[in-house]
Amino acid sequence: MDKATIADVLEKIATLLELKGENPFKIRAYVNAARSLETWGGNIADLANEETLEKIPGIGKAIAAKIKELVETGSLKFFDELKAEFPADILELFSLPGLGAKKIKALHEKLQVSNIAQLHEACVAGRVAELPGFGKTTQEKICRAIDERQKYAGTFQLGQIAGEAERLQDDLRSHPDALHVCIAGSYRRRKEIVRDLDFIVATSAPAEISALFIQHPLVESIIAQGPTKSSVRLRSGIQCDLRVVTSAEYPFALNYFTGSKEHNIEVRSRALKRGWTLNEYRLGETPSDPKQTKTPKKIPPVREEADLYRALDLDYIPPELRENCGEFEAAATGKLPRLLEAENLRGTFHCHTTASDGRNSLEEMAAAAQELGLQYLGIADHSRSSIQARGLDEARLRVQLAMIRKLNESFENFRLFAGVECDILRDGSLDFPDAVLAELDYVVASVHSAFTLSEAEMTKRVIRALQNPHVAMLAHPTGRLLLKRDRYAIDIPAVIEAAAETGTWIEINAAPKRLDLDWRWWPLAKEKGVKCVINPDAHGVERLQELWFGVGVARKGWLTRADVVNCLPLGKIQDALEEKRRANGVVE
DNA sequence: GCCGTTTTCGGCCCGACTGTTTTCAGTCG
Repeated sequence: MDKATIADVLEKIATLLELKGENPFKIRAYVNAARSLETWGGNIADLANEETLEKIPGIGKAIAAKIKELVETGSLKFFDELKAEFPADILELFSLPGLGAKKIKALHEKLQVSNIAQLHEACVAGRVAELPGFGKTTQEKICRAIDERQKYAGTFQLGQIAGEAERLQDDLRSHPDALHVCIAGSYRRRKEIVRDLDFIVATSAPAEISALFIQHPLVESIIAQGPTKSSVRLRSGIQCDLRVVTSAEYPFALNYFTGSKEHNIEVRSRALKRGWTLNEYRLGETPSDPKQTKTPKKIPPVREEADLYRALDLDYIPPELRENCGEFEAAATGKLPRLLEAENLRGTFHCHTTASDGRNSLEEMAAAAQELGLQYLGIADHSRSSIQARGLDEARLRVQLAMIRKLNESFENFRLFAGVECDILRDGSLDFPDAVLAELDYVVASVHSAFTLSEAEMTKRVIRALQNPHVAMLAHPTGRLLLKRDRYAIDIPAVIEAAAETGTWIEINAAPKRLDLDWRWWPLAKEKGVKCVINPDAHGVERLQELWFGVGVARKGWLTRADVVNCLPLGKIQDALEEKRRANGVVE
């Protein structure tokens, strides 16, 4: 039983208690406990220890006992009894926008609706509109939501919507009345999955900005429209909200809507401790409380976000770190890292060409990398076992190697490195013999087959590959495809440990569908001394730009320039590439 | 149900929009 499963049970308990009409603060306690558990970095084995559990913020005696029961017995009596009070699939109704616990309760009690199919029937028959508190409009809205549910699954990879987001932002910025424009929310925090986009605009002409927004050519439909807030759906299907504020309100709105929710709660609570109240518009004095003995601190002027953090005795916290995963402690003690910037990258290593399944030639990839300002580019086409990707055999690999050596003679201040993305076979051996790997500048190892091994087998398989002195880096360590395919079972802390011991780099695969290794693991990897390499896994020249998404992941993982090897300049990267082989005595 | 540099009791973030009513409840972020 893992953290995510337990957190999911706690969430479901909260939802079911809501349906029962329980005390809202009790409900929130379960939600908070679930959130807290998700971000907690401790040992899974400790989940059966009540004392350790109670040290996790938001988890007290009652919930700790429930988690313990769940871990030890695999089930929870309280949860089972609660579930038995409602139809099995009632929770799916919560996925429809506009429906919350109160409405679902009414639908269930008055119309015996207990799933989406029955709700659809009731709407078509016109019975929903007759309920008190409901009406024709609500009924139509529910019908529409059910229809759109298939089309808009509701979640998007960051890379799927970045183009639309940036275009809309550019167009808002070019309006003469827009003083400041920013996309806040999970987009600004560079979460790998986003549900919506939140635009914040400072302006003295709110009506003009709102009009530009809802009439924008990217807008497919208008969801809501008011003087300060509008919501639309863009062509991609993503919901997009606009908030218009004054210049004075802007830093507060930007901060509030950037989140995360957990981060905001802590920001607000720090304001409260200083006798202030913080909302999305201003920092103000708490209305005088007769019991209040101390006079609150004077409120300093806040003109930008950094001023707000300074007022709360914190260093400026970059948006990517705002997940309430330790950023407050670090910001209060001057220990926030100076995060990696996109401009720090000097090259990258995992790219494909037409030799395997890429769409551009060696020359074209090299030219595109130089245009991006990179000093070097590593070519790593697939190895022979990746039949589906036209993987290279030894002969074709040697032809490519010769071409790269020749091309390098034509470059000034730029270099191609000759590598291979070598399959890690089922037993952990590599797809080429060491003698072949030794001819290359470097080797990227990755899993492309037998995804269904047990966690123990998969972990052993990958660790064996890391122990090969020619393997410089491990690519996409979990094999996940976001919103499409789950990661395979693998013990990531064990892999990190092995990477540290063998001096193997771990990749952040920057392709938006992967973003693997996930940002949540990087603080651990960094602590163990594992170096990161950010690779686009580009199968075409335009995909080199996706390095930008990888930088976002690295920043979310608290990584600095020193943690990411491809920040090294051309003069130093070759040494770094050879280090592992040297340490193992396979090169001079 | 959780929590405490005011507190072991009495708080718990709070504002905008929609739809249904006629002053507000429900939902959302």
